[in-house]
Amino acid sequence: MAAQPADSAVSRSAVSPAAVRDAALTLFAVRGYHGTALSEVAQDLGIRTPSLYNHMRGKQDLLHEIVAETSRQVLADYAAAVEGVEDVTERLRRAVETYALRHARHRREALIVNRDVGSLVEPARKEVLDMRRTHERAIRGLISEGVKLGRFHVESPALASFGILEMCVSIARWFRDDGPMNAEEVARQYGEFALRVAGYTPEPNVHSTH
Amino acid sequence: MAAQPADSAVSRSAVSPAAVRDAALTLFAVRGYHGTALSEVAQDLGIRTPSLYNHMRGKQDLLHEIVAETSRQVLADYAAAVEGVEDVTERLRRAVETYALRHARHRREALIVNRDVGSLVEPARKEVLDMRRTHERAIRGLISEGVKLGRFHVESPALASFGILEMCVSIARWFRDDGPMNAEEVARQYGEFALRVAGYTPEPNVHSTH
DNA sequence: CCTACCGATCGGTAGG
DNA sequence: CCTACCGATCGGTAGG
Repeated sequence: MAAQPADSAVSRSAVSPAAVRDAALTLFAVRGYHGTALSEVAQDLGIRTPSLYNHMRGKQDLLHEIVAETSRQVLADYAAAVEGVEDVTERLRRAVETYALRHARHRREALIVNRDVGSLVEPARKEVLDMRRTHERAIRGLISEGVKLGRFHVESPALASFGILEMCVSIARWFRDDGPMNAEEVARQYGEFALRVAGYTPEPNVHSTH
Repeated sequence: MAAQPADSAVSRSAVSPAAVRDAALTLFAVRGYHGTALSEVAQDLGIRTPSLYNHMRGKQDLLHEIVAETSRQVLADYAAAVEGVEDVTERLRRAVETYALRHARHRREALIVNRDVGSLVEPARKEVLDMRRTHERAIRGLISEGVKLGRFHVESPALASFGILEMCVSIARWFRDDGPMNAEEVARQYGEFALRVAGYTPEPNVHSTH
């Protein structure tokens, strides 16, 4: 008789802001922001649409939180990756590895950021694009620095940084946790790809390797 | 007095199926398929929404035409690019150059294919994904062949082909016709990036270059 | 090419 | 957490 959640999609009714965000994350990643109805988010949580508003401010706000938080983390990842590392080659390698790793570990967020950032209303859109631009310029700066030092060889550091970053983004499109390669291994190889694109050539063999 | 088009968005009322597709192309590329209303397409053409149906079968069909036609052209481009070319390095370079070139010259189509292919209903979706998979496997095959011949050096041809192709796709995100680099120049450099990712090492210098 | 109109669904609010 | 309900808008059709 009691109107309990019965046999809902999530079974237990411990709906929280985090649970709403997680359900939205999955649906936005698959169908896109405009392709997802809040009624679908509610259904996945086993509640009615209006009840969502106890846990969020609105659909747009949900997107904003996902995209802004992810973008902040990308910048934090970068800072942590290059901190205390002097060599420009290693700085680039680590920066790319951490970026690649994030796209394997947080696929849904990555897909949403790249697909739906344009659906954010101002000023949120501009804020996020600024963070992304800051990150791209950091990578580009590493490449430029390496070129000046004679460690890298590219005609256009901008072209190389665009290419490297988008290569990493694509990981979110195909990576599977149960696939043949784990996230760390993928990240390592993409770090290597980045050095190749940057035209890294190992130092001439002054001391033979064996 | 006559109810002529007046001062509509396109001025002249020569609306045709191609004009509708072109207007949709622009809007889908900017706002996404689900983010675009047919009323916006009509407005850009200076007509009312129902009049669109004289030139198209429906919104979904519009997306299908755009995505399927583009995917067919990608395969045709590839075939033409490698035809008659024997050397595997040159085959990869040309295949990537033509793919990159398409993403600079047909930015709207590329953005829509990559963002909205998931919004196609079956069986259209599967057909398009099959074409894309065929293309990816062709690129992967070139890399594998080069590895066998000792011309390329990668741990995973699949990882390399994913990275190379997505790098090219990203061109559609930033390329501008009035930018500092023209499409051919961008394509040439991405062709070079592809060889680098594939671990291409030029033949040892048997005949010195000068 | 239009006006008039359809049922469906959208995000969101009122008020418990 | 719910039911009841809102105005707006969606893609699409009827019938000129």
